[in-house]
Amino acid sequence: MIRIYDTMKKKKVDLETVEKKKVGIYLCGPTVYDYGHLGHGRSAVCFDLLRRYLSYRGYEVTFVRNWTDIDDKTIERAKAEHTTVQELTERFIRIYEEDFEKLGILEPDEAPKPTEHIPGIVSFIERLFEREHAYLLEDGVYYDISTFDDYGKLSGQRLEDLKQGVRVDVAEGKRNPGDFALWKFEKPGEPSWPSPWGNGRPGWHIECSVMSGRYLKEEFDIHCGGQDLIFPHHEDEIAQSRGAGYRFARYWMHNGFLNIDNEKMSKSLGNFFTLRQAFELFSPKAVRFFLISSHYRAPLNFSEETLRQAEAALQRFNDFIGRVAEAKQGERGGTAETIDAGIRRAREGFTEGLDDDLNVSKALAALSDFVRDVNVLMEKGELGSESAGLVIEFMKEIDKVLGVFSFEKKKLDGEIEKLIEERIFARRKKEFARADAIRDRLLKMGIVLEDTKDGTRWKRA
RNA sequence: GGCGGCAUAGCCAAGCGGUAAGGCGACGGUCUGCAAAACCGUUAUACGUCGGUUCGAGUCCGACUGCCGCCUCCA
Repeated sequence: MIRIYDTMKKKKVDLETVEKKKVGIYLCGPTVYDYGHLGHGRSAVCFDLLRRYLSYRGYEVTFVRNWTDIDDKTIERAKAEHTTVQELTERFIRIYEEDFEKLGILEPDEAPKPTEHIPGIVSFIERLFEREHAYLLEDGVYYDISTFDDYGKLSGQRLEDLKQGVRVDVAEGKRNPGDFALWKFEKPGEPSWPSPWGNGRPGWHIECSVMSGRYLKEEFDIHCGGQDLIFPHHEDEIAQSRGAGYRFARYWMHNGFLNIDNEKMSKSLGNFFTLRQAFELFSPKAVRFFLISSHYRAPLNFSEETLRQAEAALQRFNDFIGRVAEAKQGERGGTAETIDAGIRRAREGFTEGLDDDLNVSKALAALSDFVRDVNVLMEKGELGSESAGLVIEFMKEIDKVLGVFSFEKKKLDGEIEKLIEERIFARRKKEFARADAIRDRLLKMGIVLEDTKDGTRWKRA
């Protein structure tokens, strides 16, 4: 049984999907007006892990992640850059897609944008009018949160408390300070679409209610996003969708923040590292491993040190895979039975960990034990090629979920190959000074050599 | 002010009432021409502090302290 932490219930619950062995997931994606930073990467990676894991466990997954392409930010930025909102958002969507691909994030089944769902948004608001949740003001259409009994349930906010917390100027005539815009009337120079109430654009929250309903079922399984979206965004989505008479999401999952110096990484604090900056310092797979290797709900502190640790830990797995791959090529016999039990145990530990609300630490501990055991076998020369093949298959199986390992070794270019051979020759003649010089030279070229009893092995630094 | 989260070794981190997983780093060892990798060993009488419950508590309860987040756009 897979257990997940449900923000609504504030505890771990058994995952019971609407339809057996099928799961519909909606993830609130980024607003596309600027480069994505590691925090966006974390959210995307966390729920990519969820999606991959559920699919590994036999679920047929429908995964929807939106791009928010119309809001104050995109409008402002487009203005500042003297371009259109559409040009700007399309440009950044492409950038996000590239970055996400590097992070090993699988493409969503649907990646909807609110600007392409205006008719659906308009009819959704009409429905809210019919059900007397919406009202009209001078600058837009608003949702009356006092008409929805469960308002505040997700975030644990009470209506009365919210009144005190209000720090923004509220529009004239709002019935409750927490009422939010469903539709904002046109301002000069801003993109707008027609509606029964006047030209304008959708409010922020409405897009997710509409698009999740469009691409998933009326009641779907898991709604995900960053913790900062719990209030007001997700609270408001619930109010809209339930208000409109839909059952909406069964479970709510939220990822913790990526911190830098123990503070939330965010655009407004200006303390962010873009994904691209991170990729200049570390390989995308190392970044993914870093983002994955700590529990998704816990805060994760970014620093060069923590990234380096992740890189080293990943290196150990990749070195392992490289060595096993060589053993697979070898002639060594032996039965595969010996390794079967180990693989089974590792798989059990791995799934037991991830079943428990994606406890990656537990899963990786099982994998670490497995790696050590197989290393011991190899050390003793007891890993047959058939067994090695099974180990590789198992690591590939695991990697369908983790998406971090490297199985392909890129070919060496001729010059490097020649240097390696030259060094082997020098070592045979016991010309160690020359051999060491060549090794240093190769190291500077990014090639690390390891002399083993079976010969010299190379890998990339 | 309201709501919520977190505090475990040098660092990251699991643990969910039965006597401290795993990883990174460091040190010692085996192996090696030397390294590297791998393996073995060492690295928390102790889980923010103080009380309480219990035969027994990082693990439950209370108080306190310190961090962080949400309450406003935000993954």
